[in-house]
Amino acid sequence: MAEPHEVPPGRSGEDGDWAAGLARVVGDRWSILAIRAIFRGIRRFDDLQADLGISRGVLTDRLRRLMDAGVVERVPYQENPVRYDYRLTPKGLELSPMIVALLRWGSKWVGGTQHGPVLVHKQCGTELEQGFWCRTCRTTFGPLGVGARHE
Amino acid sequence: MAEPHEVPPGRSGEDGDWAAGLARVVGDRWSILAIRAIFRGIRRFDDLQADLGISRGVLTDRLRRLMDAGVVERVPYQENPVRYDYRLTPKGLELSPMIVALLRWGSKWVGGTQHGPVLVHKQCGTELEQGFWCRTCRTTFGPLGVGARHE
DNA sequence: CGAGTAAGTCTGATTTTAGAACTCACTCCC
DNA sequence: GGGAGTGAGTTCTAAAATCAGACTTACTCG
Repeated sequence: MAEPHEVPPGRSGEDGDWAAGLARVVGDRWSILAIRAIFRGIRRFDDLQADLGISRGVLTDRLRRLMDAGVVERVPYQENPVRYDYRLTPKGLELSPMIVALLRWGSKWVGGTQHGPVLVHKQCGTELEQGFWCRTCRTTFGPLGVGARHE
Repeated sequence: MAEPHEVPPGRSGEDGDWAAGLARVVGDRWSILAIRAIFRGIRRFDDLQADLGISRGVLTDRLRRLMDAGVVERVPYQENPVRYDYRLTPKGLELSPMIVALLRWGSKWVGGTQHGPVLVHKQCGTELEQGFWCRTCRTTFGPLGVGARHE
């Protein structure tokens, strides 16, 4: 196994706030799972609770945090009493590469041979590939081609 | 904001083990951060501890879990007393699309204007793009082009 | 010998989490 | 109009995870 890219030391310094921000979103067992569920089209509190098998209190808290983080939003679909749909904001939707990467990794490495939905290109049904792309070289490449630069 | 793809209901069913497997890796505040640190080339216990600002006990535990999960491995770099380097296994290295996605998302949405290392194509230094690729259509596409199929 | 280094372990105090039951504000059906 | 049902929470207690920091072990170096 080759070296991953060497990032010039780049002390994590005031990386703390960044990490804290991310922690809101990926820092616990449920948040990503919740995002994934919403991403899959599950939109209501009770459905989320049932699908995830999470306790109601924790779900309430997680959704609130995700809303605070601007990743999820809640839109009323009826008044009297008010009932909500949870959806991803643009910011949340942009997490999809991460979720997709996770899903693909999970289906490759976790949980036996058979598994889960295969992600495909909607237009043609071909299983999608995910990779890095360089617009200068007009080429795709894998993890080992990744480097870093400080700005 | 458009609908994300609708995955045919696809009950999460015995999704539990899958989730449990993933939870080992992304299910807490520290694991991804630790993987990212190792990915960046930080290899030793004390360095990881200092870089992450994590308590030693938790780091011990997280590294052990990641090793159990087969994502990280420990290779002695000296005997007497034995001292270790932590590294990503192939399985761990394949998490990089996920980490990269997260990093990119983080630098776009979290923590102000200025931020962090920019990820680039090592060969030419161009900032990389990450996307989905369809080998049939020979085209790249974004989150909204993603669908799902059950096998 | 004394100081330093690396990789942990141990400890008690704090913080989170989980789970189940309960509340509130309605609607639907006979 | 009374009972059952639904959706979205809140409240409670117990159990688990986290923290910072001191301590341990096994060396090496000057």
